[in-house]
Amino acid sequence: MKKKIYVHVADDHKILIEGIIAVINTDKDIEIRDYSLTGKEVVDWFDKKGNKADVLILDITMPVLDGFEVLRHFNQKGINPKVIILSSYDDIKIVQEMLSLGCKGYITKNNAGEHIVDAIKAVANGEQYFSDDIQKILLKRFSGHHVPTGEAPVKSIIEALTERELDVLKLITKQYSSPEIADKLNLALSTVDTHRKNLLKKLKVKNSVGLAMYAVKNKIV
Amino acid sequence: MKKKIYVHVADDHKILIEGIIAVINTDKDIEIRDYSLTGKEVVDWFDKKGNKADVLILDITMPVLDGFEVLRHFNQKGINPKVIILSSYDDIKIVQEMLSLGCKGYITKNNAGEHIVDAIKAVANGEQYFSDDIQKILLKRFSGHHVPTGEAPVKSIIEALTERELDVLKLITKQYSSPEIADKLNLALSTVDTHRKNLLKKLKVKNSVGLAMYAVKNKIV
DNA sequence: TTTCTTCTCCCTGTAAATAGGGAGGCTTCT
DNA sequence: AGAAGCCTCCCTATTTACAGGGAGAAGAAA
Repeated sequence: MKKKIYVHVADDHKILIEGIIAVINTDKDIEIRDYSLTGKEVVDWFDKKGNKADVLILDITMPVLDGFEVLRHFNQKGINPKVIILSSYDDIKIVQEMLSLGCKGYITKNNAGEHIVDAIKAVANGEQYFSDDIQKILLKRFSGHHVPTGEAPVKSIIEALTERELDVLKLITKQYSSPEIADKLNLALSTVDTHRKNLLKKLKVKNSVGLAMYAVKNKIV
Repeated sequence: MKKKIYVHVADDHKILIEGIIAVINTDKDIEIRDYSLTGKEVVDWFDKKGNKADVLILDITMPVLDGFEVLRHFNQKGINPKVIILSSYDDIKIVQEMLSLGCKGYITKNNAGEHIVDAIKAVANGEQYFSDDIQKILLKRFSGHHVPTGEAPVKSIIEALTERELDVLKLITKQYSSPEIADKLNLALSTVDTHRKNLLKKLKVKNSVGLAMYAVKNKIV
């Protein structure tokens, strides 16, 4: 007799959680242990003694703490449930960032119903799991390589933004001009301009609008 | 004996639809007739002879046609199911736009589970229905007024964007500069500048970044 | 120690965006 | 016949943004 797989679900839309539970409950090998509506609830739940789950279904967009921050917290604390990201985003950068943070699976909400049970069983078994569309965009980048099924960590390709660049980017999305940003951060205008230039280069966008769109899509704001 | 309320659900995330069905099926007076995954499916379904629903649960973000366009289509064709918007967005402008397009209810995904059955019954009964958070932001604008329960249409406060302004806005979000936009639309640069000025004024934003953020938040792009 | 990254600031330009104004032609509604 | 809204284009002017380059200081890593 197989041991049950215990699952924790985190998403800020309760109705989506209800849907997931409805789907998962059709399988006898899997049991929902509990759910969280914010990132903070997730980390609190796992911090609490006695609370354990084999697999964590994790949304990215959540109040208080988002999915990224939840994983960073786990990495710091040495907690490592097998995490499956369940997100609307199919941006390659987000996927890679999540992989580098240690997630074991990534499925999009578009076809979650078909994949979620398989995904849970796969990652519970030590494998990785990606939904079709995610596999596609991953293969586009790593053409020639195959998706590792073991513990081989996929290294992030994107150049991470520095703290200062993030500071500037956030203020740009708040519609501040460079002189205003310089003022707010106590920097010379030339410094802000430098950060702007580096942001444009790193994110491969044409102008401030591109920066703003990137920030929105990647939930930096 | 009461007549059953027939409901059609439209959302691009199937798992969310499954959740809604699970919740609604707890109520004996309501029956899900069918569901759609895109805006086009919705209008096709209602166009098909014999297909009728009393209430339509409608998401805003959907491929092919979004929620706005679905309602515009209904208005043109003279089809008028009672529409409840189910969305993540609690932007006052979106709510007002939807109201001016004739929707009868608006609930956010955050607390859909608690509200959706009540909402369906209310609008099926000819009333309007808004979830708590939506009521709050509506009252902020219409302080002193009460939410009408009859057929009194709430007039949109926002100045709607014109077709041309939308054209320009969309190209701005694609990171085109004004000269490039002028070229693409076969306009003089001065004309594009005029549209830009009017956009900034209408949307009350400071710069192009503000325009882009508005477009993203309001799902114009 | 050397190397690398980050952060800081500077220079010289050109291109673009913003702010204010006006104005003529066009439809649509009253 | 007005009035109103939209689309188009023009003027002047200032402020920002973008592009390319260099460079010094501090800290971390190899």
